[in-house]
Amino acid sequence: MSTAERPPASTRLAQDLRRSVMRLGRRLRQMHEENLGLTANQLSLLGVLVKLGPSTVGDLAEVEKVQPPAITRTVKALESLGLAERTADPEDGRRSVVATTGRGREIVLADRRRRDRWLVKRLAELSPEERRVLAAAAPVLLKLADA
Amino acid sequence: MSTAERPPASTRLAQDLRRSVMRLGRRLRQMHEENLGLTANQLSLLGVLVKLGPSTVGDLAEVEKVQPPAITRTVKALESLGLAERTADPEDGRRSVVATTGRGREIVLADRRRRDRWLVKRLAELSPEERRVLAAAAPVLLKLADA
DNA sequence: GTTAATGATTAACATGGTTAACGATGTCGA
DNA sequence: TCGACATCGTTAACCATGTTAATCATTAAC
Repeated sequence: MSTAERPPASTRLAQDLRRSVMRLGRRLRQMHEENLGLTANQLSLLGVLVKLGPSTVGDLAEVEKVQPPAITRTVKALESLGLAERTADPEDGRRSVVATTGRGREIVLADRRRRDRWLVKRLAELSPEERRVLAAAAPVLLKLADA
Repeated sequence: MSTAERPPASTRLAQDLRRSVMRLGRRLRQMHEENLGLTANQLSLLGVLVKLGPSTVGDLAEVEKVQPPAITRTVKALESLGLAERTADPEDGRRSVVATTGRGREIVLADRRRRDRWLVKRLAELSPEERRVLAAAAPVLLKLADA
């Protein structure tokens, strides 16, 4: 009967969910970092660029929850690899607009496909019922994340 | 009919799951990094120590998927904060055994409680059916991660 | 038109990862 | 038993990436 010894069901669910999401997330992230000549950071920023389209340094900093100098540096690296380009905003000369090149976009998509392939394989090893459970859970997880 | 335009269901599930798990995982991790005087790294290593009990540097390196010098450095930091202790292994003088102090353990538990509180609150905002879905999904996610 | 605010960059520093080299300890076969 | 080799951890040197503070260029405001 003591709440100290046996936590309430709501805490229990929270704990299980945290453990499982953190662990699978870590696994997917490792997959991410495994290859390509890029660092995780560069790949992540490139992914944001593909998703949002051309963006200012400030926008990117906000999305990546990082200070602007960190973006400046990573963009430079991407530029020197020929994966991104920087141009002055014609409407406001203070702003720098960053965009992916065609090769940058290709790399992001290839990486995503690679990770999906890994996950597809793991999913194929589950039972149909387990897959149904996951399909139902995915939107709920998104809702949680965006809450 | 074209697989290029409409991906097969298995890929679709993989994509949805990747997106949702990555996003919620990121959110939980941010929660993690938000406070306490510790860096995410230090907190993570301290967490491993609480989970595994006293461990050698090599063990920790393997668990954290990192090279030994990285562990040495973080352990030094934890030591100087009074959260971990290092002693020579009496059975093998080459090995260093690392253990948490009482305060180290307290910090890990407090951090975990904090993250659980956040998640419990978010979970309370869901419907009973959604919570059932998540409860069913948690073990499947673990299975995936450990595959 | 001068002054203030804003966006980005540069500079200087901290943290945490890597590999290479080394020192101390343990193991094993001649 | 003792010399060669293997193993564990640390140190050193380097790289990537975050931070804050200072600066430059541009825009906005009075």
